[in-house]
Amino acid sequence: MYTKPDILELYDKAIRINKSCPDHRRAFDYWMQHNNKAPEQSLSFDTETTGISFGVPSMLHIGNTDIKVYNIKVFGISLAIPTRKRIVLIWARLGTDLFDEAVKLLGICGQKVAHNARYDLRVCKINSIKITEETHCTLTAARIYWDRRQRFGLQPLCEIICPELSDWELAVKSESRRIKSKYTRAGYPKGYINYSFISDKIMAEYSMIDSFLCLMIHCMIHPRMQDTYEEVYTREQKVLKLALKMEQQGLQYDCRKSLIEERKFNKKAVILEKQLYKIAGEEFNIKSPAQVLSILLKLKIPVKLITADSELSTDKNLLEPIVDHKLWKNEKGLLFLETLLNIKAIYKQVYSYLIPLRKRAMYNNGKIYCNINATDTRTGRTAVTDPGLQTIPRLISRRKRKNPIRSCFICRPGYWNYHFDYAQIEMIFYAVLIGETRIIDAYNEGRDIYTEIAQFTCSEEDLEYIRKTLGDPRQQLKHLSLAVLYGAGVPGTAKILQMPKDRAASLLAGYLEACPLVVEYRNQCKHELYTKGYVEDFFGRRYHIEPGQAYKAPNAVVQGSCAQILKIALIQINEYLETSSDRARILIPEHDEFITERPSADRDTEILFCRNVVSAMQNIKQLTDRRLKIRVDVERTKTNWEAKKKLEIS
DNA sequence: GCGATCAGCGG
DNA sequence: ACTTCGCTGATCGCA
Repeated sequence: MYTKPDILELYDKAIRINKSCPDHRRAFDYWMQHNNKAPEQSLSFDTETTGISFGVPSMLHIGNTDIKVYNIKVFGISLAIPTRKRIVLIWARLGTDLFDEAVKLLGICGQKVAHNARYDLRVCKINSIKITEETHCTLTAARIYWDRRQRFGLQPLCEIICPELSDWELAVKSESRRIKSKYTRAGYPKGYINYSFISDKIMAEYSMIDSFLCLMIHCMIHPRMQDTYEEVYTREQKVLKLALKMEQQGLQYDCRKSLIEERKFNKKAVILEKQLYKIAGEEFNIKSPAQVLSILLKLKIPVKLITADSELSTDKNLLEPIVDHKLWKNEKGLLFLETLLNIKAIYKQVYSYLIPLRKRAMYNNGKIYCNINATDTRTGRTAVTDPGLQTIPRLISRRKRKNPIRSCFICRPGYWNYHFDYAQIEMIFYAVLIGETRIIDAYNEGRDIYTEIAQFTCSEEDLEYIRKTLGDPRQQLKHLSLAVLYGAGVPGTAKILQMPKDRAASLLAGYLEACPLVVEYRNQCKHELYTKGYVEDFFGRRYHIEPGQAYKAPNAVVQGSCAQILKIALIQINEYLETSSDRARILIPEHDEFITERPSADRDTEILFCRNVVSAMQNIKQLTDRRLKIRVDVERTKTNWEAKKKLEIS
């Protein structure tokens, strides 16, 4: 077991680096003034990596050979270790004794802190670096503490905490640019260069300050996390670990099927493109809004049809009604627009989803890995990136056909996938929040709440209008209800429902008159913002909002609360799975839904499994206390996500 | 490289 | 006087 004085001797070399750097001297000075707040047993670290995306082996073409590069490699670790008299900063590069010692240190003593711990922990796991004890995440803490900020990188946080250090990134950035251009000139491929090319002298300064700032943020926020936000923070800590676990599992993707679908789409696209060029009388770039606009003007479209907010636009929401209601009295023009919209829909499918997903899966034996950012949004929702799996289309727009992309996500051999979906969670939570019993009663009796809301807020005439002009009323009403309750005004309502402003105005007025509690809650939020500066939900999370933007408050509370509900559910499902003998796993969360997998088995154990997961999702104290039991829909499939079927478990 | 635009998702 | 919100990602066009 190392003790701190030993470590200082071991890192004698590292300390010398510190003393030669003016930035670090300033850091020391800063530290000396503030170190009384330091948690004695903590240590912050930062890993420097070669920047290859997680889970995606990349191909580098160098000379005549292709090299396949697997995963992220650590080439250096920096540490910031607080002692009673000073803070020790260390930079250790891969291959040195110092590096080995740093790795040992991470494996043995004290509490660890990292900025974006999920990333660093993932990197360490891939590189077989063991980290013992709890790892605190300053990104997570900062998200909770400064919830309305946009950016949480070290640089923006540094501006608040120690502005005197805020230019530490410049040297490494400019050096990186210099090296990049040098290698690019020499013909090396894009992505070949990374921070490991940068000299130790520059890298050390940069990386050590990173660790230092991370520790500073920790010292500043941690005490607050312990008293004000303890519940929220410990929840996030748990979710962080689960996100890490899910990231490493990956999802199964059917590359062959994907390729077949791509070819079908491409065939159609080629035909449509030819038609489009023929109508336009020339070839142009369909993907460029500017060029599309000039063609439309050439075809003499009435300018007012494509004007939004006094600017010309080729927005889909603008063009679609023109086609649907034949607003443009020009056969040729309508055919042009229709073809254009169809092509754009196909492009979206192919270039945004099918091709990128297949490429990823191909490099990984049919697996797709993604980043699950549990705390990266202002409201506490989880975001999935790289690839963004939460945005896979349900239907192909305009054609209203089932989407082939979802059918490319398949179950692992021998497993079934189960989708657990909270039914209408946000709206029913909102009803509980404001105490609207009519909606709660309808929900408890199993009725659809959006149609219910429509009935007591809209006049027959308005409903008829919506039905006639917009087709499927349910989806429209859902959209409208959410928009109105969260504060849409007359223009917003008119835009959503594509109706004249006077009709929107009367609709909106009727709506708010029928739901006085909505207005009441808005005012309550406003008052709270003016007196306290934030609104708080049932789960301990606070949302700081400018009083001038009070209209955002109800949305923040509802969206944030639902995110918290999902996180509580995630933790509870995981607790259940850990104690059960099922070899079941959670694959991915999707806003209001969990996708899980489980080995195929007889019906009895399957139903039991589903019931347990559902009750883990329903057993949320803050809701059961308010007599709300959220419905959970269960669907299952043994082939692909498109083919899932509803499963009755009650 | 970076912001704007336009597509998709969720409620 | 006025305002739904939150997110990702591909592409364009400008600097």
